[in-house]
Amino acid sequence: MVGQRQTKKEDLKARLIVACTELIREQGLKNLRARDIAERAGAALGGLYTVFDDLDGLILRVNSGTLKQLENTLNAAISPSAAIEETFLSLSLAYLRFALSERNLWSALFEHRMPEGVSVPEWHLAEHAFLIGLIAAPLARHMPDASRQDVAIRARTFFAAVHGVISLSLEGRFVGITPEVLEREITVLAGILARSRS
Amino acid sequence: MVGQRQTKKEDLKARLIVACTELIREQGLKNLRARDIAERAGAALGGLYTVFDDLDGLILRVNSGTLKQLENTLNAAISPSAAIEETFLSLSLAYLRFALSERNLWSALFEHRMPEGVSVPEWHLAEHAFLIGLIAAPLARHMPDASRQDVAIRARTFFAAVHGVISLSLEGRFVGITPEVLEREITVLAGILARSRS
DNA sequence: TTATAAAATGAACAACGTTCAAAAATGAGG
DNA sequence: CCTCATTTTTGAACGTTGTTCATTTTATAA
Repeated sequence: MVGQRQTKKEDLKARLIVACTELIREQGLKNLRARDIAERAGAALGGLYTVFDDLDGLILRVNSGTLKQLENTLNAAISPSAAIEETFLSLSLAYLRFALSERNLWSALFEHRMPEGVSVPEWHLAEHAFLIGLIAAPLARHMPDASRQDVAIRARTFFAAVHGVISLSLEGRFVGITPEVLEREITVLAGILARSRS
Repeated sequence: MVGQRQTKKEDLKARLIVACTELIREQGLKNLRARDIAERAGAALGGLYTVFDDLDGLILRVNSGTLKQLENTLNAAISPSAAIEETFLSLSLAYLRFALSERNLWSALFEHRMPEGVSVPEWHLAEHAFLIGLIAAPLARHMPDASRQDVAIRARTFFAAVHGVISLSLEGRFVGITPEVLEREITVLAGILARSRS
């Protein structure tokens, strides 16, 4: 008998992740409170700390879920045989639309900071790898003489470039631009990167 | 007689800005405490709130100073008559080096978030404009048929792209790359953007 | 059923940003 | 130079955080 103990604990964990995800989605990472999470999960405040080390641990799990969602969205947006221009464009626009439709969850991916000294755990860093992989696949055909690692680095650079444009826009720094113009700029940038030869 | 009153108040304000700047530089925005700022400025805790509405107001002033520093650095890095490739490369590398040498102050520029609802004041948004201007000047020569506004938007896109690469790297998301590789990637990206035609 | 171990609870704690009644400093009138 | 109304400075106190822990409740095995 595996027992009711573990079952309840896993259930609590799941409820906390759901509650935390919903609260971040609705109110953003900055307005997240441990007490709100516990209340929405139907648990006592202390219960959170029987399942996670601290709030950061819970947030990391929420971000894991968001990354998985993003992975599914991006995978659905491309076809493996497409030309690099089409793939970059599809990926960029799908990324933009994901960011727009899940703004707070997407923001949490990049706004969240670990406390002083402690760094993001390895298992969570690894969850970002698929982003690189999606770009590296078509890019490798464009860089036949480059090592696998160099392609990965360049893929990271291209992702970061597109991400930077979206991120700076949605953060509301500088003067804002309309979604239509943002989509146009992303389209232009994706084209420039796809056609680039260094 | 303008009085000792206003003088002391301005002095307090200046000391608070200096103290806050130093603390952010040394410990980062996340570890900033109102009590630490007041102590280092040689003031009482409450004094901070006689000069600024809240911590955010003070942080905005610190970020203003950082932006001015950045502006001076970037202006010194370029010559107005240079070709676009050279200008983009100089700007990008100067930006990278500024970010590396004043990491915490630079991070504070983009990590800082206003509280729920309130948005960054207009006067502070305007302080970012020089970044666009620096890029727009050489870019305009490359986009002779584009309107002034379209050039500004494209300049913003290019800045955001380079910023994204630097930002994602220094944040320590994904697996880290060495400063040398980062410099190489920035160089490549600056070249791609300078030679681009949409 | 009972005894032992585990888990859930929420009051309590420390640390934070912010406020405000009280104290100190300032400047004009005598 | 003294006086006292006004302004500024002060830091104790407040409300709200994340986190802990003694206590209570629950689950399991004998």
